[in-house]
Amino acid sequence: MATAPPPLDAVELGAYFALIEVAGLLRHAVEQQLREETDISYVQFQLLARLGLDSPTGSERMTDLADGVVYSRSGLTYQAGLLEKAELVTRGQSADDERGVTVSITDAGRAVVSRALPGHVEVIRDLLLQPLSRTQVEQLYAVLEPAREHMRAAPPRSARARRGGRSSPAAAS
Amino acid sequence: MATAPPPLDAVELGAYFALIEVAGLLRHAVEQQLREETDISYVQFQLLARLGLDSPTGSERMTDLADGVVYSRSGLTYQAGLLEKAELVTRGQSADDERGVTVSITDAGRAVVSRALPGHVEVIRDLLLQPLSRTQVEQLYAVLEPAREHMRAAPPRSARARRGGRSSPAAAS
DNA sequence: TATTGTTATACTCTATAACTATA
DNA sequence: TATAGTTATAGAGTATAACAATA
Repeated sequence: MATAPPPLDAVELGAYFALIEVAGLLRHAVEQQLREETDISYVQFQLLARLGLDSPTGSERMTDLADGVVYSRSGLTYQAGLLEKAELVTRGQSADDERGVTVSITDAGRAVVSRALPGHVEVIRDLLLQPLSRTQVEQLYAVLEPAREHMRAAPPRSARARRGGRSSPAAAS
Repeated sequence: MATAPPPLDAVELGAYFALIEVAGLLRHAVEQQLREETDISYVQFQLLARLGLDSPTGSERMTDLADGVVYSRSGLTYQAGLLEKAELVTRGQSADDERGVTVSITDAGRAVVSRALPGHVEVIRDLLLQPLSRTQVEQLYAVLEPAREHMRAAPPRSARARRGGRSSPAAAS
């Protein structure tokens, strides 16, 4: 072990703890809303929203679907299986890559998203956005965006058997 | 249902999604670090950190301990039970309130926190703080702090049998 | 009667590793 | 050999509701 890393100062620590707590409370509130108004979990909503709102075609490859939502491949398979059983998505072979699986949102899936969205938005507004000025919302986005990019790029230190992570075979105990 | 709420604009939506994703990735990374270097989970670390770092006495009442960390009382009882079994905390009757339970961190508990902290800090620095300027870290804190205060105050819309919440017994199917 | 905390139960989710099939 | 995805298994965590004891 090298020299002890310098501790975080009050602002750094405060930003970190506030981030974790705010995101946790927000997510918890949205989960509750989803439980009351729909039959899907937060993760499932995220996956459906990616397919239904982000993707122009309503379809995405399994691997591409996982980013930032599910942290293991088996977890994604599990969630996709639940969504398929509920007939909110379909799974089919990818066109170009025989190994690939393409997930597509169904009309029923879109309907669920549409039904959940108003309440979802309301929670976010009430809980997160309401006490913030427009400038603060913009700052929040401007600060978190580079952090997100950085985190997506950087493998979590211990590059496990994750996706493309096999950069430097050094390190690791 | 009233009129549909106006959808969120790109910045609001971006701030929300970035918040959830950044916090999720960060938490996931820290959980992994804790799993590799210690025997406690993230929630347990948070509880120990509150007792060992925040509280001047190293003790706190069960109810006060839960804020922003655990979202149900039974969840806290469960976690406190695990920590007690591992001899990282002790539980005893509160002095003033016979119903209360006071949780105190032990020397072993403090040792675990000390052991986990360097790696924990390193993850936060590498993953969250590194790509941000000092100003951005300050902005992040300045924006999230009022959001946290607001969320702590506001019951999650559907005031369940939570703490003081039993306002309107209407609604509910 | 309200609040503090615990217990029991059932369920969801996750991680790990082994496995198949294609590139 | 590496990658895409699935499966099986096992474990951790959570919510719910019923309960006991004190305020």
